Amino acid sequence: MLTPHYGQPRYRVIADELRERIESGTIQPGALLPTESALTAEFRASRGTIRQAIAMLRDERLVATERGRGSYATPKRQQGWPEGGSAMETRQRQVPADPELAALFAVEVGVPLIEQQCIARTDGAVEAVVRTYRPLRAMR
Amino acid sequence: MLTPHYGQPRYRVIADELRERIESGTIQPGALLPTESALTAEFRASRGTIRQAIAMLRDERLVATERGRGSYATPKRQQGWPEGGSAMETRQRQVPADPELAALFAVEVGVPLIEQQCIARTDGAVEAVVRTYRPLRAMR
DNA sequence: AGAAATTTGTCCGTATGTATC
DNA sequence: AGATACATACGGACAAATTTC
Repeated sequence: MLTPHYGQPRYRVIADELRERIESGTIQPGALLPTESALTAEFRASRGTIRQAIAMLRDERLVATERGRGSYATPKRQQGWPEGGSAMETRQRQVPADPELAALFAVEVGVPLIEQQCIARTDGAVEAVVRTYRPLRAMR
Repeated sequence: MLTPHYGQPRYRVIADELRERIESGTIQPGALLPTESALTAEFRASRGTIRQAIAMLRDERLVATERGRGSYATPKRQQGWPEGGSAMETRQRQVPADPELAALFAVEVGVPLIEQQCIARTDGAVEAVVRTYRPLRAMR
């Protein structure tokens, strides 16, 4: 038929193909992918399906998309832990308890707490920021 | 016109409305959301637009969707950790980026971020509060 | 157990808005 | 200003999973 998805949905098959091209270097890091209409022609799929495939790659951070410009392969992406230096930064400081933290720790608002902040980066871009709050109070 | 997206796109407006219902308890945790066709009727939007709105909430882990069943408000944070000595509570919300987070994520101050908060307790006492911040991820 | 109805998933085609080149 | 390219939105059709009868 025209649109049966045996086994895998088409957008997934297309995403797999594009992912392969990126990871194999056929589409080089930083290079623009073919336009949506070009992919529409190549895979003979509707634009919606193509967009769905690209959305998958975007979620995987494998490509980035800019309106009016196109989607380009994200420059160099490492799986797992980078072998080089640490991609995390940590720092510690004291901050006054906001009302919610104050309630949780059963202290007054404004009482200083220890805040440890970790910054997770990938290729320089901040993926997430983690802040851990603990009371200063007597050890243990 | 019928479908111009001045200002905010419709799917975003709809997502905001549904998010509000969930966070306000109008839609209780674990309860099923209205079906896509019901939402289609209520918001007088196409099913694709409704699905796009729900996809946003799914990305925010605010709802989970099962084929043939529906989408339900996420009841609890099933942290992949079995019951041990200490109890954890988790919750999620959106908060505006403070200047520091804004700088780290390279967004404007006030732009909404996803904040996941874990509370680590031991014997009822709060040991630590961990807040993880991530960007909402534009597009989609 | 089986059939029908319900509900989400996938896909197509088209039209129009908006940002970039 | 025009052309190109992505974003949003509509509508319809069928597939697949679940629920209901």
